[in-house]
Amino acid sequence: VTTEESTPLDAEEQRQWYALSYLLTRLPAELDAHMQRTAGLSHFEYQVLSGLSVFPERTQRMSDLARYTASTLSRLSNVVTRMEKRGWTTRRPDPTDGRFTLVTLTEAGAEQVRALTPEHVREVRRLVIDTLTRRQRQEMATGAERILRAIDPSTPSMADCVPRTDGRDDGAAR
Amino acid sequence: VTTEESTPLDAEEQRQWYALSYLLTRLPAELDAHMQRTAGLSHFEYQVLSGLSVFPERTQRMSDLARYTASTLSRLSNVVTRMEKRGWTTRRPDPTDGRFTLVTLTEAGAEQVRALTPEHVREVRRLVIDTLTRRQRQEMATGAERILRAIDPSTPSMADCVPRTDGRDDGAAR
DNA sequence: GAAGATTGATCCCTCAATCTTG
DNA sequence: CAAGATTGAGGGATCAATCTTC
Repeated sequence: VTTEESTPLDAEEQRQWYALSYLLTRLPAELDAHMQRTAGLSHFEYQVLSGLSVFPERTQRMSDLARYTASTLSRLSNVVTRMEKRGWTTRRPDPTDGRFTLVTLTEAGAEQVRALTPEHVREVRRLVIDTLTRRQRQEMATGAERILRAIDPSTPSMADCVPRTDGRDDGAAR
Repeated sequence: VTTEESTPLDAEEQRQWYALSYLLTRLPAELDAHMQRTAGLSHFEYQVLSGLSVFPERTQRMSDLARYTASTLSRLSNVVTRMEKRGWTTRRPDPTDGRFTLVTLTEAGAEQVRALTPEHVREVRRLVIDTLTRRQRQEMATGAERILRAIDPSTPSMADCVPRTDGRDDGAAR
């Protein structure tokens, strides 16, 4: 490591960063492979379907859904196009403002989510939830939020991010 | 969120999982975009170069390097081919066992790593290291190791994962 | 003109053969 | 025939235009 204006990581910091960095590669790969094997879907596709299913009317604007899934509009647009062909989503312009596009999860799409969710939750439990103590989960969630806020200061607290399915509180862009 | 044989996540677990899941998407995207902007390289390509630089003789077997970078042989082989064309790596069969392939970082490759590392470390500090307290980093690293071991029980402790560079320490951070 | 959304070109990753060595 | 490594085909992601609506 050469020096310039950034202090190199010491041995401890390096170990910590390495552990996290390794997780960043392995866990998504594992979730994706599992979803691929059990459902023939990418993990991201599942996230889109599952995300839509929790919103009122199972409907959301493309741009809000992109934020919610930590994705880009371009990537999302491609995925939604594919899912439309499978009959799981429909698209229409937002009647209140034609610049927005509303995506809706069809009944067939909702059925798909219902079929896939139990197995996915089981996997998340096995790898993450049941592997950590409650306190460890809290620590990791807090740390994650801090890092996310370093990436983007406008990141909302996760407390606001699990959308209410009652009433209509779609205010939950994440 | 239907039930079958897996218990659905409660609200708290869901928030915690959501925070981690969001991090899994955003942080790699950020590191990759940053490396792309500042160096025209993917974060993974940097990891490969940087990984090689810490091994004795700047040399490692393909299969070991694949494990070290949490990658697959196929993906690594493609990347190494690209980097060979840029003059940053060379390949040759392992003289002690012809089934293995040894990759070596050239001097030009090492120079590239030295040029890129300070800026990368600065970014890792900004997003992760300096954002968390020492205790938080420890908690996250421990949690990460636990999850990694749930994915693959043979995952070694991170204490073993920062290679000893006996003799020459150009100790890269990754 | 700005923001949402889509499309197309390019690049890279994944997966399934395939080849080689011991 | 096991395991390491490579290649080619197909699919998906990224980025830079482009189009539309307000």
